[in-house]
Amino acid sequence: MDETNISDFVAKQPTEVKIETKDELDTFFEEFLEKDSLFLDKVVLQVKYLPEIILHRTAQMKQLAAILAPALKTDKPSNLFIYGKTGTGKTLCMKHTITKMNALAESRNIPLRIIYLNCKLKKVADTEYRIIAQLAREVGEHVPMTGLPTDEVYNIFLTKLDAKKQTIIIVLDEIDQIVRKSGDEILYTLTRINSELNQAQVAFVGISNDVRFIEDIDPRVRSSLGEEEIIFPPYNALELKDILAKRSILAFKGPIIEDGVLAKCAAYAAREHGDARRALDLLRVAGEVAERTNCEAIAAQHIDMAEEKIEKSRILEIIETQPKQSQIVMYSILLVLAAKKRGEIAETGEVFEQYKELCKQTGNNILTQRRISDLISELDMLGLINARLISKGRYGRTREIYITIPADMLEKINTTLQGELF
DNA sequence: AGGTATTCACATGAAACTATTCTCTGAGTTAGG
DNA sequence: TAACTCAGAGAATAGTTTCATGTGAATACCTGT
Repeated sequence: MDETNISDFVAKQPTEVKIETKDELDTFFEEFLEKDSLFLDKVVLQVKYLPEIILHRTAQMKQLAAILAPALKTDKPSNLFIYGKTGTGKTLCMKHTITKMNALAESRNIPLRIIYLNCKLKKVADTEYRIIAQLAREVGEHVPMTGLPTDEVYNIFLTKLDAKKQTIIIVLDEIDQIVRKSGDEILYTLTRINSELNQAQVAFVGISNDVRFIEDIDPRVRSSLGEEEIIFPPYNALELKDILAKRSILAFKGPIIEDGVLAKCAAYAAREHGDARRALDLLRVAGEVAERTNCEAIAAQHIDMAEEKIEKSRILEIIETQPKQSQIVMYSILLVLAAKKRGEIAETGEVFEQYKELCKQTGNNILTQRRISDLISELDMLGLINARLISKGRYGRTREIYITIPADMLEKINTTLQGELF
């Protein structure tokens, strides 16, 4: 759905080549070696690639630089909040700025550190403790992953920070994730950090996908954290096309992209809130598909195929990585729906009954309906199912559950789940 | 007919509990001097 | 005596359970006409 790296997953998929005999295998490899790759440098199309020039984000870059620049003169810059949907270049611009500023600080010997933390990273920075621990590690203190009280780690961090006169900018990417998970206490703790420091000073940059996020945090935090804000609007189709064009020059060997392909790719991605990452993924997978089918150029049809492929592997990957209980619930939903006619929906109660049955069969323990309710909403969030809350008046309230996964895909999901469960 | 009250089948929230993972500590044990 | 082992104790976290409360609208039940 969001940051899970679909790109890598798609790349790992085996090639769809049927190999019957050893001779064919030999020739296949030989042909493979002889065949020229369409790609010059695939990395350019991946998320982690940091381009030298960031297109269509000049205004934001200027703002960002203007706000953070005082740090270079050892003043405390304003705290900053950055909003924007996924794939609008927030992280990219931020990282770019960080690299530049850190380099400058190093060469001029300015006591400035910028620490970047992605709060979404599991096991690294997704709870209050982990964030503070990670910060402490960034400034060079060893702290255990667990075993210490949170405020002790906080004190360790604080002492180390204050040891010398310096400016620290802490960038918290996807800050809305922790707040949703463990409340806004961390933010409060962090914002009052300055009042406990004598020598050092700290500024914060929060990056969030969710614009409404700021509305439901503690007002005290809101005012101190949101001194400045920058908004990253989605790219429109034209801008996306520019970006794709620029990167495809570096990524592919020669002009192998047919007319209109980039436009189509951009249009697809623009349709989904202008996500540049998606556009790049699409182009890369399209390239892979074209290569695999021995095409010399990337045509519009490859984009369609790429989209389908990305979607398929995304769904399968999500399902495979779900915890067991979640898988059981998913399978129950599929079973309930399979027992019905097309177009009909399942309800929470039915799914729960089926779920209990399934647990007995597979020897798993049965969770409460309360929990199943949550699991169902989680599956909904993941986009595996659609669940709509409806009231049937006298006959209660429930979730209408249905799926939008195409039928040919369903087959595969079923077997996957069966394999996982039995 | 129009208005109010019920009622169903869950949803949603908060708090408490459980199992697991990890560290640190200090008692007891061991091996070498 | 120093080094080592190993069982607590304390802490964080994910995943659940328990208990309590909320909810939207189709029906049932009134009410006065």
